[in-house]
Amino acid sequence: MNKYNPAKIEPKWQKQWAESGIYKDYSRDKKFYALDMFPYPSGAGLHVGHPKGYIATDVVSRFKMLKGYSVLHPMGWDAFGLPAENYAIQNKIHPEAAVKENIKTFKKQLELFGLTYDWDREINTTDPEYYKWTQWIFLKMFEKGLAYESDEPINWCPSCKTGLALEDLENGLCERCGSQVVQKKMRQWVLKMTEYADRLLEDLDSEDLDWEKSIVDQQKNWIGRSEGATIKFKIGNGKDWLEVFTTRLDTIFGCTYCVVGPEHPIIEKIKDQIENYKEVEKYIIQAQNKTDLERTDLQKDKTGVELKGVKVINPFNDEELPLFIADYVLGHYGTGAVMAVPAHDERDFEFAKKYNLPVKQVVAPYSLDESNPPRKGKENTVRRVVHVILENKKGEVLTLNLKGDEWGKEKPKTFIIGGIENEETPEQTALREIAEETGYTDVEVLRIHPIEFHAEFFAAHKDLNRYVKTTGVVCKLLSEKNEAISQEEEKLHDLVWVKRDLLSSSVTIPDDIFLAKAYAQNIDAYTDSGVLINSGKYNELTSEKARGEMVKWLEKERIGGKKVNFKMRDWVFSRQRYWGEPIPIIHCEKCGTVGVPEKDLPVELPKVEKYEPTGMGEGPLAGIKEWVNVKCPKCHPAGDHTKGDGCTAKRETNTMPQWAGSSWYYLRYIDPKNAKELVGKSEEKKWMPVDLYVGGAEHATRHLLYARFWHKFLYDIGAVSTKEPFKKLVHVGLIQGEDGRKMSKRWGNVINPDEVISEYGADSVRLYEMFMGPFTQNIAWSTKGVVGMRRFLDRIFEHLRRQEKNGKEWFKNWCDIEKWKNDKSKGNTPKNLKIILNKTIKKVTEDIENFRFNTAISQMMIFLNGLYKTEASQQFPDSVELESSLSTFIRVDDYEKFIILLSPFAPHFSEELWERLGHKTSVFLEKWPEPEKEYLKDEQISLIIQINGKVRDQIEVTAGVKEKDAKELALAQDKIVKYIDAKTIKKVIFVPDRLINFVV
RNA sequence: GCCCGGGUGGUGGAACGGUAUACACGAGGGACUUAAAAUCCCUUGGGAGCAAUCUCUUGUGGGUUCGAAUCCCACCCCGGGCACCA
Repeated sequence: MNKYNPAKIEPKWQKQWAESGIYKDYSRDKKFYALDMFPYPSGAGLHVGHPKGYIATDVVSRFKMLKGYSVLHPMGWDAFGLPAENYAIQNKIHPEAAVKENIKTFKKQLELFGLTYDWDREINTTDPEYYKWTQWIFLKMFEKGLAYESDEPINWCPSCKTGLALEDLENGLCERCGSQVVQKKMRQWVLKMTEYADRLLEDLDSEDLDWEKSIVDQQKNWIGRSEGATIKFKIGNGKDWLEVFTTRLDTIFGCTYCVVGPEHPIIEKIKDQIENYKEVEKYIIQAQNKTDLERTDLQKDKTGVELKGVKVINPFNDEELPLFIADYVLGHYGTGAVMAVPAHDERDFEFAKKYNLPVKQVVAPYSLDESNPPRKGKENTVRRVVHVILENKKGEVLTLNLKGDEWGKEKPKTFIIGGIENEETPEQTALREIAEETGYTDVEVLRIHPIEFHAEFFAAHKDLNRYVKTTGVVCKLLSEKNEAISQEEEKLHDLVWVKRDLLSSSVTIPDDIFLAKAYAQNIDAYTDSGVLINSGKYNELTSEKARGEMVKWLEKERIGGKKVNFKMRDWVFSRQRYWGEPIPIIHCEKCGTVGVPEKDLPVELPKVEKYEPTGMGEGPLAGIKEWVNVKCPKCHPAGDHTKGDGCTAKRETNTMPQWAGSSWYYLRYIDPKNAKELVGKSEEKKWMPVDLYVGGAEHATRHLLYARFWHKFLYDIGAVSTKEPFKKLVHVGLIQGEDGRKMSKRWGNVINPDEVISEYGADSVRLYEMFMGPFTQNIAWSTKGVVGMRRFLDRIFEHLRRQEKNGKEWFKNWCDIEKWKNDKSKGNTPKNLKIILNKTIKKVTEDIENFRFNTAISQMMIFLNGLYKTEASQQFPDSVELESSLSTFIRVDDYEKFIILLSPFAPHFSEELWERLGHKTSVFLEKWPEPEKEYLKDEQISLIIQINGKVRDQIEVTAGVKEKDAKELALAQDKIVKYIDAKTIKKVIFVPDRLINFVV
């Protein structure tokens, strides 16, 4: 009965907080909007991982309240979408009923944690009063031309029987059910997200955003902006042009062929000129039948067919080039056609190798940066060592084939030399001679451009201190003059490749090697920038400069120009399913596509018996005749367009995707009951932007992109006042099962929060989830860890209880805050404790602000340990002898500061202690303590004494000790005397209050 | 392949370029107890030594520095994202 009993304490405070509405003081000057990604109320309920983010925002919310902010901390439900519907179908209940049921469970579970949610602002995306505004936003987009119908092929999930957005795929599979997605042509609603691509990208770097780098990078990557140019190639002598997109205009002189994707319209256009049209047609059909996965499988060889009889002309040098059709070129990106430069593009290189097409190098590498001049006469760089030939002093030869990491006593027979010219070049001749000289019987010349080069280096013994430890011998690189080369020179030298390749090989080089020769082959395309060669008048320009000049020329000739492309695509916005917001559109025979008038919103989702997907292009809603058939609002502008005679019109039967409702929900919390506007102007101004947003990283390229897109649109139409919705974004690290796997029913490793809470209390769980490690990191759950947190709380409780029990009368005096306040000179918290306390205040404050909850908690533990240690030295007095005995005990107002520090993490517990300390009001109405500067520094510090940077001793000195005194003290230490001995001190480094280092 | 993170005791993890291993878990020993649980105290990176003490240690190899887990270069491994985006 003397123990801390959370089961008794926690529900009591939860009830009290709910009734008093203590979190809902929205009248303070400073505001803080803390937002959690609202959950999808699934049937499985919560596991202990879900609330981690909620606890963090709750800690910050309570902290901000104590700091004097009005805090908006709402919660709601994202309940539309496939999982809810699939769950409903599986369990044979209506989605609406299922959602209702699940929300109840979720809410009950969440309430156990004692979170500061204002449930008066609870929202639910499936509530018609909510989705009225989702539909309203869609209508506005429709009005502005941002929502349009399209017949482009889209990703179709045959199992979920619906179209999907690019963002809904995982490795080409349906993100929900894992089915293979197929391309299907069908009518779809699409949102023109690409129109916002530039702004979505730019604002990621704006000051309105304080996001984690990883999420920003992911989004940038997804948006995928690339700057390049379009070039028009003339097709044969005809009138047709082929337009290609490239980011590497500087490599245009290396273009040896062009490729179009199988979908490209040009094929139909120049059909007559294609001599092997049948073959081409066959290839197109084959490509269409491939799934996306097959097509993008990189392991697979590239395939393609040459369009015989068709040539395209490179406008820069008037070369006639062959044209191919190949499915490694994507129809939807750029212009759906590319200029192929095998020497400088890996894909083109691979294709060229397969079809034996010429490879022409036009960019020579320069080292590292532009300030290094290109190396004259060395256009063809060494890239990878293929063979190494080693000789020892006895003239014995070892050969090493680095491709296979094998040693042989004999020289390899074949040596490959590449080149595209028909005649052997002088370089190749030289190389051939070297190869033959070293014993190759078969020297093969391939029509692959990259050329081997030879490099020599001496291998010496272990006294030479650089390189190749892994291979068991120490080699030193020498220049042509047999002088050791510096690291800087080495960077300019081909040998750097030799060295690296040798280092990364796993073979052991014998010790007695005297001479080594390495033969390297450039086996890849060179894809970096460099200096132009073989490029006519553009020779010797850097890639960057050449691109500029070339674009200018293209523009002048009117055959191309600058072009920016994005990987991101428009948002496929319709789903052929039941459980989603109806798209508020009416198709009229006469007027075409008409938006539902605002006054008729919401278009309610009709209640139906059958909501299974049909698998056809229409949603299940199409089957509900009385809902689908309406009057056109344009033909019947005056009255109720759902009644009366006139033209025939039908409602749109597709619904919105699950991401629709979550794209703006944070705005509705601000003004949840507003029937006139999506959010009231003044309320919006008061609360936006969201100051802190916490949620899973899996939303980086979906929800967070969609929400930013919608927000920018709302900004453009004047509905919101900020450009960005979320100021600070932190992603929450997963809590894995105790086995280290993802928590899931499948693995049977799910930990239910209800059970853990009933065993150890909500505060223990809160503390543990914040303590387990860095917030953003994935960490496995350990119930043992919760036990540790409970012990921490128990110890605090025990400390107070012991004093209540033992102290009796004098404790009451001691607890009399007024008394101590009136007589400050009686302050008696021992100084060492005072210092720990103030350090703790400082650290906890900073750590909460920086999401370092784990170290905040460990600091509080350090404080508690200090408290125990200090007080343990003093027995509780039997008689009332305050003056002497109190000197080792903490003063109440100091102790209370600690309770306030603890309160955001363990609110129920702290509130209980607060009451026991005699307070009648909540701890959350207190002020967050400020550290007292004079107690932030230790009086005595231990000064580290180092000799040559190694710790040799430490001495206790008073803080702020001068260098001169420290030096004298240090040199007086026996150990130091011993170490320094007869040596002379060359230098002394003194870091105040930390260390003194003697260099001898 | 490309882009982000990471790699520190038996475990989760601490450490403005300045005592590596804070805090917690686990383990071992002790106290209390008839006993167990709970609680409290002590020990706990490796190696050597009776000991004082010495010595090694932050994925690997180099470098910069009086001094590196931390900064630079190269490599290896793990996690996440993207993936034929020209």
